[in-house]
Amino acid sequence: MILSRTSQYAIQALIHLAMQPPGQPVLARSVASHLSVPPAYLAKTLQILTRGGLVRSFRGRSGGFCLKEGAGDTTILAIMSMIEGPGLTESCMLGLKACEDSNPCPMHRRWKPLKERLLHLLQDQTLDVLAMAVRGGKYRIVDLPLRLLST
Amino acid sequence: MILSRTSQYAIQALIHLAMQPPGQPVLARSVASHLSVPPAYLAKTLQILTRGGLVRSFRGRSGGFCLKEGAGDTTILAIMSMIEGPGLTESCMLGLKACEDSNPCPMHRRWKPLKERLLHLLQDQTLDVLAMAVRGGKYRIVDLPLRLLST
DNA sequence: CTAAATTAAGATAAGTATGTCCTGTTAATG
DNA sequence: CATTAACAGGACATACTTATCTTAATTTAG
Repeated sequence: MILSRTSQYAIQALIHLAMQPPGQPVLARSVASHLSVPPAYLAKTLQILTRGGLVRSFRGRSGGFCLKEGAGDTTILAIMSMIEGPGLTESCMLGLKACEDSNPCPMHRRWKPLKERLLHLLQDQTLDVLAMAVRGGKYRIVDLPLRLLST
Repeated sequence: MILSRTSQYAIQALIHLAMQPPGQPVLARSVASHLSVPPAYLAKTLQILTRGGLVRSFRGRSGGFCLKEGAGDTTILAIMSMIEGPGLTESCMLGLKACEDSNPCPMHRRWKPLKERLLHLLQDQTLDVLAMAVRGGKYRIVDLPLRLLST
């Protein structure tokens, strides 16, 4: 609901890449099977992330994808914007274009602070932070425990 | 983003109906023009609300739509569920089906309390509350001030 | 150099949300 | 009773998201 499915795939894939030892490209197909998402579609999504500069791709035999150097700082919000475009920051719950403090919809006063918290959260969580959490073993980016997944 | 466009239309229409003097059915066409939304599409949405029991429809000449008696208690969350189905209550930000306290995704701990606040907000705001706010004149359900709209 | 493996990119398909149109049914009015 | 005006419902159209497939370009390995 907050994030489109494509954004969710993208974030999961990026966290997965962020968890890999550097210099070891991972196949699109391999990422997809770890995450249990459609391989061909994930490949497209990885292309977007590559064009967006978050990922480096290597073509040809023994190719694959790596998180780009320095991309660990990327926030969830930035990824969302790359996939879905901006717009979250200026969203009225009732869909009014002109909803603002001086011309509010009836949900504005209650929604605004919550929206700001949400934005802070999305700007707070970076790939490094999330990858670290998953590395720690207490959090997952797949529904099943990793040990049950086929390589 | 949180609400689908259809849900937004529905809520705007319901607030509009809640602001009307009782016993005076309003034409679908009239609601649509007040809200500046597609008339034929809004008519469909009003049908859903009628089947869902939030609205009473009157057919034939001098027909139209009224908010059903007692429907002023309806929450935004209930309207959302009627239009989009449930699902918000069980949403993982990364899209994991099995994300829960004992099997969390790396955003779970930060997202959960925010999601609960959001749910409370959506359960807090009823049609009566919102209609009252708009009646007061400080809040709007349309982008432009009402006096600039054609009847 | 050739073959194999991989990403890039475009075309296409399927599904869902949004939007329009037409016909049937219902009710008020003269 | 006939006409008119409105909702109900289904069919259809459009746009966007999600997903798949095929071909070209690229790189490695032999």
